[in-house]
Amino acid sequence: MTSEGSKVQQIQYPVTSSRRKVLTKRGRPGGDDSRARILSSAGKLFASRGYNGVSMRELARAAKVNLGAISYHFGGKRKLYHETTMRLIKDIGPVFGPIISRLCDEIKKAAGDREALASCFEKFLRDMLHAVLGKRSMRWQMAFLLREFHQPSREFPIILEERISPMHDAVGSLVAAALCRDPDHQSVCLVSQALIGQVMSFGASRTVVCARLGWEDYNRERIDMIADTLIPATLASLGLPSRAVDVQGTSL
Amino acid sequence: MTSEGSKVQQIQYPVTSSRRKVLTKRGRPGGDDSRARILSSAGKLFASRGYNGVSMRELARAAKVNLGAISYHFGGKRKLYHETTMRLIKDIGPVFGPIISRLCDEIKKAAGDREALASCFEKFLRDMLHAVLGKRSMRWQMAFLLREFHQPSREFPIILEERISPMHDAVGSLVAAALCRDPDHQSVCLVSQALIGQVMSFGASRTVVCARLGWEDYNRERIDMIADTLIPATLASLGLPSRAVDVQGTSL
DNA sequence: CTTGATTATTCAAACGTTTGTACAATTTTA
DNA sequence: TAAAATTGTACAAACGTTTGAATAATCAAG
Repeated sequence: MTSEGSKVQQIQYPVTSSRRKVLTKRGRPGGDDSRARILSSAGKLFASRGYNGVSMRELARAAKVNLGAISYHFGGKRKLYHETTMRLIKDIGPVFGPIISRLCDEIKKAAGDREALASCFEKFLRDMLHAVLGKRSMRWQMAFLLREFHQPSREFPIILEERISPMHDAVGSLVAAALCRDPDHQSVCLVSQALIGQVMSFGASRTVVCARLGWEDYNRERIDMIADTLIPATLASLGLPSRAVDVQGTSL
Repeated sequence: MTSEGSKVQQIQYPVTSSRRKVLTKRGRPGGDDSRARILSSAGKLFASRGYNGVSMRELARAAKVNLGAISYHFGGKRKLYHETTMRLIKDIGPVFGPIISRLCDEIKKAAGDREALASCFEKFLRDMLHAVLGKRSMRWQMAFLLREFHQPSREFPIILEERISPMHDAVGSLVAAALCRDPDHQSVCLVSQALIGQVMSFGASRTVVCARLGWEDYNRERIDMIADTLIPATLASLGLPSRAVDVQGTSL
């Protein structure tokens, strides 16, 4: 209730979005370290249990900081969530960025050559699967993303614009090239969604997939197995030529 | 606790799982009606905001019952969630059941005829898309399912066994027939997951898809459009013959 | 057809706990 | 000493749950 009691003194919380002056390093140890620990714990906890499923005390315990430290560094739970989202966007940039730009580059170079198109799509799909399913550091990020997909918060539009749309656009231009259609055509958008959704679904349904295959979790070989299964299928669905993969004969 | 004070009188809460005697209708107005209203509101609210995101007061307000009535009828929030899950399983049975059994029937009848196989898969996929994306009555059920996928609760195993596995098995037998492989082969399971994931992803990413296509929401024609786009692609990915169907639907 | 006891349901008011936030006091470093 | 960071405590609000009284439908007895 804004608490304007007798005491006029007002604690000035650091503006969360402003970059702190890195030159002056004073105060108790921890400092940026505490801040980073909080951010890291918040990511994992929010990802796995959602905003309402995590309390600040739990958060403080996980990050091994005092309860008050969270509000000190971030200005409240909601703002911590915002900062977590921002860090997520920064974190997945270096992962998705190169994959996307390589895809775009190779599409240009392919210039209609369907063999080349198939080859660059194959690389793209395999990279994506490893990035989304494999990297342990990406584990909570993917869970966070999936949660935002299905229950968009205030910061969803930012994620959409910064990370989802570029991915969709890149896949869209590939699909358009493969199907020889206008990139803005609805069917191109729908097929792109289907392709991306396929990959994401292996992340979202990790529990189900592992349960049905008797796996404990994904690992490098298993993700390659998923890729080897998915690549011929998706190439066929785009009408692109499929190199005979040694695992199984493709269709027929 | 357990409150055995001076008063011996003990309120006998109805055992939630026991079927109530429908013949006797006693008490103040409401009765079964209140119970149903609570269950219905709980489904929608839990689906959209999750267990922790919904308070009992909010639930009571939505269902237009007194706060205490929820604990009276269900014995607590957690048990209400359990009952909601059970109702969900009952509710989606009549939707998925026929689709699954028709698919299994037609696979048997097809007996290796790839044209017939393609035809029954086409029907299956279109039915699924309409069921998952279209039916307004299924809206919260799908959201609930997706949430359980991505953040499994105590009742997830029940959902898995009762509703997910049968669906996977059915799709698996179709994929096995299309690819001429053993139904238990890993690749069959993976392709099945990809197919189901594709459909589910259009539910999970409803926000994204609609945002990118400028749609307000899905409707009958748009779902048919999705089906018309997905069917040729997935038929090709399974190596099944695709009747040349451009934009025109195959709706009867 | 009236009774009076019985039962099922509703309701308002608490219960004790946990929540997010606020803040003064304290400790640490420049 | 001054700034930065940490700590412990306090608090109002909201949480899930419990309770006892009030109410309405039902049934057995007269």
